[in-house]
Amino acid sequence: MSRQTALHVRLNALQFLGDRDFDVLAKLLRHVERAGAGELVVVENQELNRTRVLLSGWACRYKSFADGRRQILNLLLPGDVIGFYAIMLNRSDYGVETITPVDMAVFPAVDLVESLAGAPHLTLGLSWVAGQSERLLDEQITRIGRRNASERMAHLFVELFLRLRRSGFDHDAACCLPLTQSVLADALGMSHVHANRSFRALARERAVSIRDGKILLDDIARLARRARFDARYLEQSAVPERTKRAVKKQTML
Amino acid sequence: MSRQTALHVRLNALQFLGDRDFDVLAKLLRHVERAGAGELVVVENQELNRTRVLLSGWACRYKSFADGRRQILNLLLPGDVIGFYAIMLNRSDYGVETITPVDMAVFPAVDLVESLAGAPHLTLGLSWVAGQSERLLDEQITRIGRRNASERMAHLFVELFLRLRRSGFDHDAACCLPLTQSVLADALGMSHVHANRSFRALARERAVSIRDGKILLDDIARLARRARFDARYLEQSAVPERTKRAVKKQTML
DNA sequence: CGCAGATTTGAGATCTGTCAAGGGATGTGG
DNA sequence: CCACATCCCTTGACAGATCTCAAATCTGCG
Repeated sequence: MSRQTALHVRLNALQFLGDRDFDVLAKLLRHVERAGAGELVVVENQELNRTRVLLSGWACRYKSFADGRRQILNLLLPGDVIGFYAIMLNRSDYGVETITPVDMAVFPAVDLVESLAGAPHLTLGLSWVAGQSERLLDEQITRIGRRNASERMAHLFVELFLRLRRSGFDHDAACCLPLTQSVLADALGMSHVHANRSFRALARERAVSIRDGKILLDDIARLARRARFDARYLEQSAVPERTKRAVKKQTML
Repeated sequence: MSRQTALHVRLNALQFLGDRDFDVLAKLLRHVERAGAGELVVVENQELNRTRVLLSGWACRYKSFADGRRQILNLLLPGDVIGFYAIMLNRSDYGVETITPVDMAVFPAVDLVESLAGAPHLTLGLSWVAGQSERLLDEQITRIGRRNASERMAHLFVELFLRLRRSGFDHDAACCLPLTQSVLADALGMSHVHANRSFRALARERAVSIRDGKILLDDIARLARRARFDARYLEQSAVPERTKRAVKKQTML
């Protein structure tokens, strides 16, 4: 059961986990569920006691308003974790909806307590994944708060491209995004009309295009320039030596 | 050393930690540093290997652009943790700057490994704090993405009020915010001119005012109505029973 | 007093939202 | 095959929100 999921790719890149950690992880991810496109996975303001790991397909995490507007907080790609904090919070104040058909590993959040107790490397590995996703939220805030519409869109495209790359997708696959312009609008905090205009602007510059209902990123470099993209927030920096030593000492006790 | 810091108040509200957990916490928070207003605590893109807990005073976490614009990601209040993930990330891609003079407990991030190893309740308590702060980021995204200027401002005011309340401040103290309108503008993703106009609009409605350079929240109820504030994302829900049981079982092994 | 920083206001330019409508693709049922 | 519905993309026109530039006022402080 050492199937290379996107989460494995990310954790492997850390060069920090051992065989036993991956065994524990495999046990957690044993049970897989499948869902179609546009299905609700987590309902806003309802009890949440399961943790999921997206194995394939896309989803989004969002908050919605009484009048129907919604804001997508986060696009979820293979290798992303849903409901990591569900151990301590019994309600989710966000919803999760699939964008494409997906495969997800599902397990009771509380299983993390037992599984991680004997696996300090995996514990830190997963909390590193959680930290990475928090940095994505940071960047989502600056994207929406301090960039205009077409910069926002270009910036998001580059981020998605790089996130896919680091999860093991090759260049071409990472250039093909299964997003409608309405989803883009919800993710970027703008109206779908304006999302379309911004998209058209990028398309006129030959940076993007549409084929078969998918968005194609034709010129990543141009998009990155357009958005003044600074990739540092996505870097997979190595685990500090001092951390490795400290964990090793714990393991030996 | 059972001084009731704001972090203690928050963790106590969980009714989950025992005396030993608080002992471990006290040891972590032993060393206290002090900084004046407007000082840099964490520098963007520099090494970060310390974790801090804000004991008194205000600070903000931000990202800045080459042209001088900046986006505040998060306002940091007493009881908030800075650099929780510094164990695994050796660089911070955000800066932290004080707004008022502050007291902070400071310790090497790596100490968390050893301290938390024998304190599963504290571990979960702190990860619950981390989860709460992630929910604040979620709300910051919807605030900026889907609300207009004066709603944003009213919404932030109510959030700050409630966060102060839950950290042990009384009603009057929680109504007094040491923020300039430029800081507000950076936090809300708007220009300082527009921040002023929005503030004036709220002041005309007698919802807020200024005295001695501080912002006074004169009518919380009106602000909450104005922002259609939904407090659920700030609720301190109890720790699920199943989690308590699972942790107890671990502790006994 | 004089300076620096914060607040305030006006005017005009720019960006973005809303409303409205049309086109294209796809799928369903007759 | 056609009629019809649905969903997504696209565009125009106009209204409204927000930004930028500029300048005046105010406040605390040395």
